[in-house]
Amino acid sequence: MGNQKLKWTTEEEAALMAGVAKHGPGKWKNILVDSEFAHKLASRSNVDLKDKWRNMGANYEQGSGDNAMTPKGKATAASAVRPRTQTSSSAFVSKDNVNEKLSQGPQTAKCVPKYNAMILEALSSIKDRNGSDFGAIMRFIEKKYEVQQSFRRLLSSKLRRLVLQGTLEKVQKRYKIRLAATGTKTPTQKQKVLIQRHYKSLAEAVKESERVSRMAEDADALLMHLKEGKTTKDNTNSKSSGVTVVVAD
DNA sequence: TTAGGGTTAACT
DNA sequence: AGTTAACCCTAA
Repeated sequence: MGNQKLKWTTEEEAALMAGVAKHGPGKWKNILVDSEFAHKLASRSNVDLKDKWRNMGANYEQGSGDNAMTPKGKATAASAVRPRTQTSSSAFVSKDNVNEKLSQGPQTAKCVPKYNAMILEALSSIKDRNGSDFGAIMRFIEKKYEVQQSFRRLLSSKLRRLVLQGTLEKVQKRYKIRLAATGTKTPTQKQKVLIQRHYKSLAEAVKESERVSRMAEDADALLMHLKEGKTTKDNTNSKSSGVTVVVAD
């Protein structure tokens, strides 16, 4: 009777990510005690943090559309992601080596970080004064790891959610996440609003529950178009539900 | 305290 | 029905 599922808020997610960025993964108790996060994670236990972090790292599963039969049941992120020849272009220098911990030393298939860790790694590595953006983060990860198409989709999907919710920006104010590249034209801030608006209109237009998953597809396609005139061929199916968006304000 | 396996509530 | 996400259990 008293066991209700307490869903994580974006503030909590942001606090957790920030905590991991600062103390490193596995230091749940430290994060919980850190006065910087204590308040926001007041209703969570160290075990909760561990579980949440694990969930946010979502292993790649489902083998739809892929040629090789996917050993369902025990496929891990390592199945879809493989470390690239370490060219460690880390221009990133931190006092502690928390960043190192995120990308676990010797790159054995087993040590490939999950997407949440990859994103944090990208955030701390990209030292663009203009801030990092969706594409930059994706590029960073794809450059460092050999990402399979299937995982790429999951990754972009998860990243997009974090960006749209503004979670990443809450992690650290120094992380200025933008949805599009520094195009001389494309108004980045407006795009964000636009896409959020896009989500909203779709949510209201259709009132079923399966269209939610479709919204991601649409927003994805939309994002690609706004990002650059030409789409980065991501093939696959993007069943556009015929939504027209005008870039204006 | 943490990591990892296991369970169950809640989605789609 | 299949998949997530929040929670629980326990060895080390």
